[in-house]
Amino acid sequence: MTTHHFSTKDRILSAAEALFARQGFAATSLRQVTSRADVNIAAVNYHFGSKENLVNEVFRRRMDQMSEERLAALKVACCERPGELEPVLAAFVEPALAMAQDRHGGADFVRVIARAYAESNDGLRKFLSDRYGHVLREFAKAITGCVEGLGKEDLYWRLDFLAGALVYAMSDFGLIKRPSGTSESSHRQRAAAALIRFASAGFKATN
Amino acid sequence: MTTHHFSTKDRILSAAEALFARQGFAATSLRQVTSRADVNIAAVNYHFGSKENLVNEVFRRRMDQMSEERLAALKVACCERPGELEPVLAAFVEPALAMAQDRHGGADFVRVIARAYAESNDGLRKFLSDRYGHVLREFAKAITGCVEGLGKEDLYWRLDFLAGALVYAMSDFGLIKRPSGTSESSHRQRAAAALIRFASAGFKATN
DNA sequence: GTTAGCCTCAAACAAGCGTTTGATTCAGCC
DNA sequence: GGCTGAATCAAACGCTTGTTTGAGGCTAAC
Repeated sequence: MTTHHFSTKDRILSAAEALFARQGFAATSLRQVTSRADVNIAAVNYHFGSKENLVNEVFRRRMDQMSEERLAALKVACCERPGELEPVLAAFVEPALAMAQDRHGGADFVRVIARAYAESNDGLRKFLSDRYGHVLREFAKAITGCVEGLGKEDLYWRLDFLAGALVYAMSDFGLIKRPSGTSESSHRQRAAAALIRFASAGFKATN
Repeated sequence: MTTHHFSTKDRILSAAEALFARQGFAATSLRQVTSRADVNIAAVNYHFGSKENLVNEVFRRRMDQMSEERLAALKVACCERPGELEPVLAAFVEPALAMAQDRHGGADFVRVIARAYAESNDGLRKFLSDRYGHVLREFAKAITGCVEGLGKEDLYWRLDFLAGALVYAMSDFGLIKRPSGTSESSHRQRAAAALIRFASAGFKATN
């Protein structure tokens, strides 16, 4: 008889996600993970084979869903408000926001994404680019349709700026400290709105 | 008789910088550092006291200079073209660009900065905030003077966006791959110009 | 009741970690 | 020459790391 609601695998994934978010991959030991998950140390290698594979599974569990949400939101934006830039940017930013507000560890996952970019975990970056690159290409196409005279090189630079700003803002890596009065949810809501305004103006800047 | 041109301390710092840039702090062992620096393992604790202190010193060696350059450039910008935003942003962005182009490991250091954001070592963040927070405060003041009606909260959000985008772009973390035809120097030059335009428009966006 | 297969467990493994030790080298100074 | 203090060294310290082992519990099928 166990009092846990989730399977051993899921508890390991969630514990790993939270610790990776807080400390990074290399700095997080499997013993920390299994202790937090209330699971025997050997369970990780039994269920996932290795630590590296655990890292990959932590990604798969959420990233597929977020990419689908982004593409779906993009489709809606293009249909309902064609030619407008802000809905497109919102389609990119808001699924990350929604994930960050998910009560089941989504906030941690957003930070894990930031770490994945920062750690050139060689295989991991290639994995992300291979598996989710097409999403960015879709958004690039949509943005091109919203901004007249935006060259390809500027477009890609600005997408990089957007991605960088999004990752750092959503991860609380920057200067901004959430005031103790406001909830984490509305804090992120504001960040997303501010970023969409900021990036929208940025994408429309002329050269 | 030694064939080295630099002191033990400097060789340790440079080796650590390169390895931290490539692998992150936690994933880099002191044995890797001392092996690359061609130095005995005990030298790190002799000269720096601990690994954590070595990390701090890697920062101090370059960050002091970059901060001074930023403040000097800001002063010039405010004197020569008062009220204009782009020179202020250039004063923030271009010293980072110059550092990234420095031939003696500056490019590595820019990536180390990105890792410092990502790994979020608490001791390191406090060190950075204590030592270099006043620089950001100076820029915040200058930007406020250039953009009418920009509230404090939006100002700080946008500074975060700028910092995130800068770090991201300078570290080659994003989509943009340098075309084989162009030099790394002119590649970064373009990134800086594009970022200044992007951020300038973003800071001026109304709410 | 027995068997089979999945799962969990305490314990141990070799390897690597950051740090410390004590001896040794070497330059500069009285 | 003798002394001093900084710098370097090989070796070892105690500890944590990811991973493996083999015994045993449990459920379900026969």
